[in-house]
Amino acid sequence: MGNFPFQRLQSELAVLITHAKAGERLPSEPDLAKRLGVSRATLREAMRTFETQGLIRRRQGAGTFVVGQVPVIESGLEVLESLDTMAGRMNLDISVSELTVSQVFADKDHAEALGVPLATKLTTVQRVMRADSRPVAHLVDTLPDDVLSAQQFPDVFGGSVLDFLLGRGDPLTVSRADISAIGAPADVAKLLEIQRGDVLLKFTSRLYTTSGRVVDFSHSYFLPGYFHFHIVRRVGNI
Amino acid sequence: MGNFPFQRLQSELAVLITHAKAGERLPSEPDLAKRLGVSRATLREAMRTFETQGLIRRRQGAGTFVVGQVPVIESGLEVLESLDTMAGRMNLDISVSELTVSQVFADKDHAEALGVPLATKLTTVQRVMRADSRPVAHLVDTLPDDVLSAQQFPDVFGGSVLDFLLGRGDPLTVSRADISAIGAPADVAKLLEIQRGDVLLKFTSRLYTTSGRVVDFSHSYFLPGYFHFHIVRRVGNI
DNA sequence: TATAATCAAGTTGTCAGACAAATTTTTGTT
DNA sequence: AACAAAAATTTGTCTGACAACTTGATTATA
Repeated sequence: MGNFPFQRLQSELAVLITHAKAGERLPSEPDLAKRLGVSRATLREAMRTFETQGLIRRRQGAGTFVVGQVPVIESGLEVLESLDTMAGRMNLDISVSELTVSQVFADKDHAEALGVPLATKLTTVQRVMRADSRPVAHLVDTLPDDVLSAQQFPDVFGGSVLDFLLGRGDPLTVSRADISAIGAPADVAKLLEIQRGDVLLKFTSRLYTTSGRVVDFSHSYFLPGYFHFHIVRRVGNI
Repeated sequence: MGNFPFQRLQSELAVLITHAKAGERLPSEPDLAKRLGVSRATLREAMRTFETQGLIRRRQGAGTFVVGQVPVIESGLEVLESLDTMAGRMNLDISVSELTVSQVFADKDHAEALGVPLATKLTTVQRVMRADSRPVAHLVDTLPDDVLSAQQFPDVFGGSVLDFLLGRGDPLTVSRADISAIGAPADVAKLLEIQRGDVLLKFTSRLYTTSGRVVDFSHSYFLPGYFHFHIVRRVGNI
């Protein structure tokens, strides 16, 4: 699955770049291409992806330089991954509780978000994620019934709708997340064992397929302090 | 400033992609290259940037397809821009008040964040951003004195430290922002004319130069509802 | 007729080599 | 030592080619 030369190239370059000091110059393109066994054109395409991510900077006539100290490559919000995966990297022991799968019918908000008619049959998956038995997040996913029906819900559920859809081979591409902060509503507060009005970080996300269809509309509530969400922002004019 | 053919190409492609329906196929690479007046190699480099951003998907032998409905290209957090610029796009009339520039000495947090010794001379720039005369954000930037000193502080200040540094030609590259939610501390609450403990969205950012130096460590507090921060997250395995 | 195999055209992936443009280093001259 | 010119280096772009893959039409076969 995937383009062998390009992907290998990309990870080899990633190693090279992350192991370089800030401001260090990379070998010239002809050198690198020969050393990595690809043509300069292919190398340049891979380089362009790192430039897009703001990790390197190229100057005609001078060379290619590593932009400093973005310590962990792509461990931020740029890449969509499940809390499971995230927690794994943070050495957190995470578990799922209060799992509820139910069938509902689309209200105005959900119909609009999912691009379906009002009162369309939907499936909601609610659960509380716990770290060391303390609630740290409440996740509510809503999917069209033909994407995931309450009946066909998997017997073993790791807690991640994303992982389930990916494992099934769904052609997912991107998720668009709106980031906000809110005071905990009563129901969420109860689930997270906090006071109503306590501060929560909230993501409202739409998950898209290749064809542009929204297959998952979700509200995620996070207790501040347990997760560190960060993002690398590129300065506009480079 | 920049690479003429490539940048022009990129914005022309952006128009093409954002105006295409979800799942639509783009013209073939030879066609596009001829139409846009560049070689296929250059075109492919530009395409790769959009692929990196998850906006298009390419399938060997089949074609290049637009991934659906990421309505506004790059208006999210991926690109660092000032609130001014942001507000401009949202047709918000924004103004600055309570502007305070002061000289301080680095405490432990700031020394660590900026990578300078303890008690180094620093400059802090605080201000409140208002939309329609209502406070909507409180920004606190801290910079080493040699980057920006209180003395040389510009007479006319638009409210954006970023815009100032960029206008001066500083080689900025990326900013790393940590995203969290907090209850308003007393001092921030007073400035934003809200109650202590009211919910705020907070960004803690480090702004890097080409050489990897941190030139700005900032805390930004946003009143929920006035700004819509969003981010496009790419599914990991594509 | 229905189904399977084959073929042809089109498209992306990669390559080699070349030259232009910008920068850096070296060399020559005063 | 200081400055100017030339050479070498490096990224930016172009051209043309072929390989690998997908898709749809065509042909052969049961």
